[in-house]
Amino acid sequence: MGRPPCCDKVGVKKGPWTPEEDIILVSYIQEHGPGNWRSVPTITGLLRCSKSCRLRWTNYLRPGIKRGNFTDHEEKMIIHLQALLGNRWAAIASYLPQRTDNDIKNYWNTHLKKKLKKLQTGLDGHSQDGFSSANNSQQISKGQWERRLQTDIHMAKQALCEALSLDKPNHQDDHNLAESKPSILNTFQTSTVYAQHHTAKSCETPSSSAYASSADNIARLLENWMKNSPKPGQANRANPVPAYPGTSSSSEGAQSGTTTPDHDHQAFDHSLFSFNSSDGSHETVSADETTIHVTPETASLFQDESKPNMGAQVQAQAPLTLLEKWLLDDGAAQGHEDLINMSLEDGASLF
DNA sequence: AAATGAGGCAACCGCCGTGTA
DNA sequence: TTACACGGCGGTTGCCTCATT
Repeated sequence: MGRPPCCDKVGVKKGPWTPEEDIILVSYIQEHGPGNWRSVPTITGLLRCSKSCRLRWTNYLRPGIKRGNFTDHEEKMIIHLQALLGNRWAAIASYLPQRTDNDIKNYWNTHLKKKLKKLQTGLDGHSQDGFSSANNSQQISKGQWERRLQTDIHMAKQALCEALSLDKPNHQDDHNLAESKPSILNTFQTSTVYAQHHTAKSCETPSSSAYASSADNIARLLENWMKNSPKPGQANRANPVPAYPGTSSSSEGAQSGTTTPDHDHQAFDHSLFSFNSSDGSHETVSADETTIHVTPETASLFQDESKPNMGAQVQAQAPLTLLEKWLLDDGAAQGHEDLINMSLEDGASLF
């Protein structure tokens, strides 16, 4: 019964990845595409758990990943989304396709938490980091918080009504949602240049840990790889990932290898926050100077909410359109800066 | 220059939902 | 139907680097 184990727990290597291991993993993915992770250690001979391979790929080796240097706008988006979604890093990351959930989580824990705490305690009274002054936002936040509370109640009611009268079939939506997960995965063209470059790079590197912590290494490494890759869509067509047996088709499983090539390409080509749903329709929410195209997939994040104790649990169960409305209303009523300021206040209130 | 502490980040752990035999 | 493995996700840990003393 059941499946065979993904990998033998005995003899599994842990700790930082070496350049050699990265080469092996990337080479495998170039050839086979991501997915079917349980077979990766077996086929490649890597002494790593399949899970570890997947993590290494999705969090580090995957092309298109932007590392470090969070822009002011990204920062604000994270704060805003965290206030809306709680610690749902994967959901937040779906709005920042160049960032991994792990990266966002780390950035939140190491930078933003402190920043917000500072702002909350009023130690950081002036906008030295791009945020408005705490005093100012406190004044604004009073009314905004009240307004948001009302919105929350309204949304909770609405969500409850919808939940109790679930006549509308959601299955189709769910199916679409699974396919519309934004992804930055785009290319798996074999590139021996990459391997050569990577090997050369690894020779310069004093230690594996230094290698692993060097974003620059990976950036250069992947830059070369990307340079030698064809159009992402083409590459993926050559490696139809969903064809792999055992590839998850769950609604959350489309992060790297289970999206369609076309969609991947679109997602990658679009600037931040611009995603198309599988049926081509999308809704647009203006936030700050950027436009967000909200997909139904995001809605599922709310509708499928089951975990308790989330910061925005009430919101999480509300239909996305309400959230969009809220965002729009706020943006229109207070201006974009205020919207961000409110998020800051909201976020700070969580601590 | 050496010791110590703090911060940052990659990777691991464990839980959960889903798929498979 | 059931048991079990996979994949995804969030929380946490531990190592490395940098700043301070």
